[in-house]
Amino acid sequence: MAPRTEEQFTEIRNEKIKLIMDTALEAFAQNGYESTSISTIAKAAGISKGLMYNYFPSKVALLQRIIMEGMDVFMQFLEVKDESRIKKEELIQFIDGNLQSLKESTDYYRLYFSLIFQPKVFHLLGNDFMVIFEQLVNKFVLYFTQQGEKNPYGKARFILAIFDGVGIHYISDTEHFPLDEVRDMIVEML
Amino acid sequence: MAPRTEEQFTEIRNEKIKLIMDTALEAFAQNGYESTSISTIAKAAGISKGLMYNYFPSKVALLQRIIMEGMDVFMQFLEVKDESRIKKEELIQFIDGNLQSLKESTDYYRLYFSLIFQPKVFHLLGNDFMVIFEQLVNKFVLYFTQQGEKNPYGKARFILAIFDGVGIHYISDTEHFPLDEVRDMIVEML
Amino acid sequence: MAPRTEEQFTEIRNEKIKLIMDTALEAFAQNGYESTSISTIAKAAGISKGLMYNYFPSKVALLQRIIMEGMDVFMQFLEVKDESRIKKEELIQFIDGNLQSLKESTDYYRLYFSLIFQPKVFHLLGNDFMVIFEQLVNKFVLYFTQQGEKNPYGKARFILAIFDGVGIHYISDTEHFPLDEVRDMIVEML
Amino acid sequence: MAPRTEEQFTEIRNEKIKLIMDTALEAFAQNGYESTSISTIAKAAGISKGLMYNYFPSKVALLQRIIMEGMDVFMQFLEVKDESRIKKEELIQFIDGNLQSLKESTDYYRLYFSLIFQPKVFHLLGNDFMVIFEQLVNKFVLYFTQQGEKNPYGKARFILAIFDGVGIHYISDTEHFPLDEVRDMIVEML
DNA sequence: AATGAATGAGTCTTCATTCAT
DNA sequence: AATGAATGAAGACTCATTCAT
Repeated sequence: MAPRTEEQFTEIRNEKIKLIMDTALEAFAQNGYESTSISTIAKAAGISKGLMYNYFPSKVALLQRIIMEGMDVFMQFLEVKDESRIKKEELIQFIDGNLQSLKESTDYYRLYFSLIFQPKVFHLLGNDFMVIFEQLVNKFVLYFTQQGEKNPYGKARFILAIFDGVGIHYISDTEHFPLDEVRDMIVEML
Repeated sequence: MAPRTEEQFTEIRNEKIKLIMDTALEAFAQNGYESTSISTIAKAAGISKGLMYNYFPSKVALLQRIIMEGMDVFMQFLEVKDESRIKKEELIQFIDGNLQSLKESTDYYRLYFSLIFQPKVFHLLGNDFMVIFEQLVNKFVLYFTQQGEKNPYGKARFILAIFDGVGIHYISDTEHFPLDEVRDMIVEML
Repeated sequence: MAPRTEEQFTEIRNEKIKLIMDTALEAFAQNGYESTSISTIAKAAGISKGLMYNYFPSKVALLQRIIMEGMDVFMQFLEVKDESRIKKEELIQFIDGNLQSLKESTDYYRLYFSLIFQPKVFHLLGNDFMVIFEQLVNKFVLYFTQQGEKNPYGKARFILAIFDGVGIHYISDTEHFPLDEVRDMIVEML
Repeated sequence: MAPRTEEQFTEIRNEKIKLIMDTALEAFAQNGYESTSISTIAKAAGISKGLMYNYFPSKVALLQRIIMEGMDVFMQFLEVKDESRIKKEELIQFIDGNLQSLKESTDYYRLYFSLIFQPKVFHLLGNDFMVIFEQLVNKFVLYFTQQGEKNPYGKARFILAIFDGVGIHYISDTEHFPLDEVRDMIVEML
């Protein structure tokens, strides 16, 4: 057989990396980061422990990578055409995009929420959250200012808090939580 | 010399139990339950590891006790005069009571939220949560029904989700989160 | 009430000591020496841990005392009228006495046997065993020499080995082991 | 470099397992199961504590494996050609085989005897002992029935008790116990 | 790229013993 | 004579990480 090309190797690497990350995400979400061992992940992914360390320098690095890539997806819904002017439709799109990914990536959100309350672990993830979060706040402040809201900052923070609240309730009780109806209630508040 | 009286022993016990629980709550809240070792707690409390086990049969039993005693406090705000008829003032009192204890017992809420997403740990806490939560939902459903809301269940779940959202945002960013203004916005929604 | 006399105090002490020893013997026999904690014994005896140390300087001292007092009882059956001449009846009495105490003090024998194979623990008990055992051997050697047995020492050791074998089988399977029939078989061998 | 082949791994594993089991057997026999720590075994075997758990899931599992593999050896001497007819030579072979392995595997027998009297530990070993023991009893009962003995069951139990008695006496005093002469005395009883 | 044997620090937990009262 | 709170060393076990192959 002809030797594999550089691209093929890269592809294999990327596939393995994705496999490991997906497996780890599920395990972390189900049992918690601390309670999930590298062994467990390796076994579930069908690879050896050693290979894990070939792709990720440490357990926490694996976690970081997972969280960060999830953030990137999240970021997509945040983009607006005109930075100085935000339209209601864009916010609605943002909301719907998020709720959609909430439905599709429950594990990710569960992991995310389970980490957010552990300052020590959370800190390891860097301050990317802060930056993103601030951008978000700013956008909503801008929007509510445009709308003539008397307390745009307060309302912005309120809406974002509502978002997370809805997220954790949906995750904790996926079966019963009336996500679609709640979505409409949020939209009404804009 | 005569041995200590039963009361003396009881007093010693109660003091130590309180000391341990307070210390543990803080540590659990700061670093997470899994990441906090018994050693750490003992050191912080200024006692030996062994003494912990004199008062709590296990690490998880300590956690349970902490959570459950916190729940008892929480339950107070849930009481209403007439179970079949809920007044707006009562709900507002409930909200204010909760926000107040949120301000005062930040550590407790942080711990509470950090556990909710760790199914394995959470399960150990029994289903008391479920029961309390259902009672809460029912109360809000009843209230919104009285108010003639068209979707009382949806609104009830929404409000409760908002509660938790506000809680986690306040905890995560105590300094900046405009809790009092947000409180008014919640009350407006009733 | 008049103050207790010296004798009364001594009596109380002796009763407590007996209580502790009986309780400990049962526990040691049932669960093994290592697996039985001082706490367990104290609780079972209805006294405090501290009091235990009032009567016995250590756990192993308690064990030693139990074993030694049991040995004293055992020694009784060993006495013969004329040290230079041993009668068959005396040996039979010895055998019957032992089998009788085997039936009555199963716990003691169980403990005894459980210790005999742990050189480290066994050593703590001193060499009293050795002394007693040698006396026993000598007596049987003498007897079999009188009987004109061609290998008195071998036979003596054999008989004593048989004793222990019967003991452990009886203890291990009290229900089914035909102790009385076996007793006759031993006597026949004399 | 290429990873080791599966055979290489298997070989390493088997060697280590044997090393651990041999070391553990000696330690258990000398100091008793409870009194022997995993640390001690690891140190004696020249490996780390962690490695033990790579091969044995628990301390008790290690014990079980040691006992069970010893049982397999023991079982060999139990086989007879014709299950319905047992010849004296076969019994003698059984006896000699056992006495031989008693001489060679003193540690194993010491461990075995030390466990028999610790109900809690013994229970963990399952009831394989019971099954084997019953088979043994049955064989001797059959033999003595063939011989026209008036009380075959009693005699069978007696002989087996003698076996254990001889075993423990030989183990407890290997130097002086006249095993070969005693062997002849047992054979005479058949 | 891949394996899993090996390590050792760290975890929860137990328990004999001490000691103030 | 009596209590049980307090200690600390030790035990079984886990697991992230390293490394020879």
